Amino acid sequence: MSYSVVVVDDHILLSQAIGGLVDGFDKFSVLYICKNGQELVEKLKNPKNIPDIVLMDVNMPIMNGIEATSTLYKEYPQVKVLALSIEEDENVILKMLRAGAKGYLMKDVKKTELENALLELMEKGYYHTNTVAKVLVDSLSGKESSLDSLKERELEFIRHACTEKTYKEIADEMFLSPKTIEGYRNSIFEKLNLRNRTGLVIYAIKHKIFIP
Amino acid sequence: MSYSVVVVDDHILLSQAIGGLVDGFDKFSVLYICKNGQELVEKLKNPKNIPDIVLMDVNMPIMNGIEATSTLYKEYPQVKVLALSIEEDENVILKMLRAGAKGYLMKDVKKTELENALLELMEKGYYHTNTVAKVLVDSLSGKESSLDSLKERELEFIRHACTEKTYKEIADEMFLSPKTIEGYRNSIFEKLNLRNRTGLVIYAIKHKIFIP
DNA sequence: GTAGAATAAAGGGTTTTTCCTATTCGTAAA
DNA sequence: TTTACGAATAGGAAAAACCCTTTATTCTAC
Repeated sequence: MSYSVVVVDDHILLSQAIGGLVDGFDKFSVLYICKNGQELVEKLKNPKNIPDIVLMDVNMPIMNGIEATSTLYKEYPQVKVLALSIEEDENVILKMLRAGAKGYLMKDVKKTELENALLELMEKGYYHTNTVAKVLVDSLSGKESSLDSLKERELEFIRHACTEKTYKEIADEMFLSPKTIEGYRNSIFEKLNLRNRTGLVIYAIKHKIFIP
Repeated sequence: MSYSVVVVDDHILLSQAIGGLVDGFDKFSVLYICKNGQELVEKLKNPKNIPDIVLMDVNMPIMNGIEATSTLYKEYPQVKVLALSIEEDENVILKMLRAGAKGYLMKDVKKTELENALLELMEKGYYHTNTVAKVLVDSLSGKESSLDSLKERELEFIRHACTEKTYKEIADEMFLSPKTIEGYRNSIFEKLNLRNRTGLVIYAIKHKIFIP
């Protein structure tokens, strides 16, 4: 008897390939493959489709890995989610773990490390690389991410700021006075320690507030 | 007897997984796997290591897919390069094809399409999806990419512009007068049809001139 | 009820960016 | 030898961005 694994990844070639790898492991076999979180949620409605492990990509269209993991964790907490991503952004890793992922692997791991991770996941209930451990320690040592301190209206402004619009134009679109927009900008600059709009754009793109 | 395939990709898990898929195909088998272009070039020095096909990732550290393909095409034109990438940027696709790639696959293809591509590659000598065909047609219909019209010094300026530096500071770092920098900026704005620096930053990131 | 956040907005000043036109200087082509 | 061109540069001016301080208003907590 082997543990069942579901692969969720929008890059079909990759998911199939990873599925192939997993099928090659002694104690694991692939139950099925999904293209996004939505598809997974649908599938799980049938009890026969509930696996031991979900290998979950983080960046997916329709329903991304974070939402999917979160849903999964609420409804089927016994299913262990192992995140698999090229994403090394601290905040993404944290969000994934908070959503209930039991482990986080970078996509550049070796085949043997994947097998090892799966084994440890079933034995200990979790698996974490050094990178992830470091992120966790950092996050515990106080400092809430400055990103989390941004409010919804501020995020909306930032997305506008990542265009060629002037602040005046942004103010019009957000139905606010240009002076209010300046206020938003100034408080964001201070919170994120930025000097000017260029810095803000780079920050927004780095932290996926705005995706070009 | 089966055709030999080399996989070049910096994401080790992916390259091993794709290798596994290829080994599963009837007429193909994996010769070896490389982490980047440099490693491939080294390997090829031994005639025993020259494969029929190279499955080449485009985004790699050290020596990327475009450089690697270009080198390969000069020294071993009989080797067929099939580019494999998540990149859908027109310019990247074009550069890869100009470098001598015989095909370009998005990483979200299905297993069967990969096999089909490999077979067609050996039979016809090339394989192109509809997406790639469209890009090719577009590129032929005149309009050289505005990106290509940017000169080296301009690109250097753009990378500086993607920071929090003022133009004055950029001028200092490039040992030019602030007025010259203004000249650069204005001609770039016109060439790329931009209104302001924010637009330039977004453009630079979209077209991989600057990677955040 | 009232102090204190949090949100929206204004006044007014400085710096940077944006835009337009024009000059110099070297190099390459006619 | 002109002519033409591109790269570097300047002056001037308007627009936008940046910065600091202050003021209503609302909502919330004590």
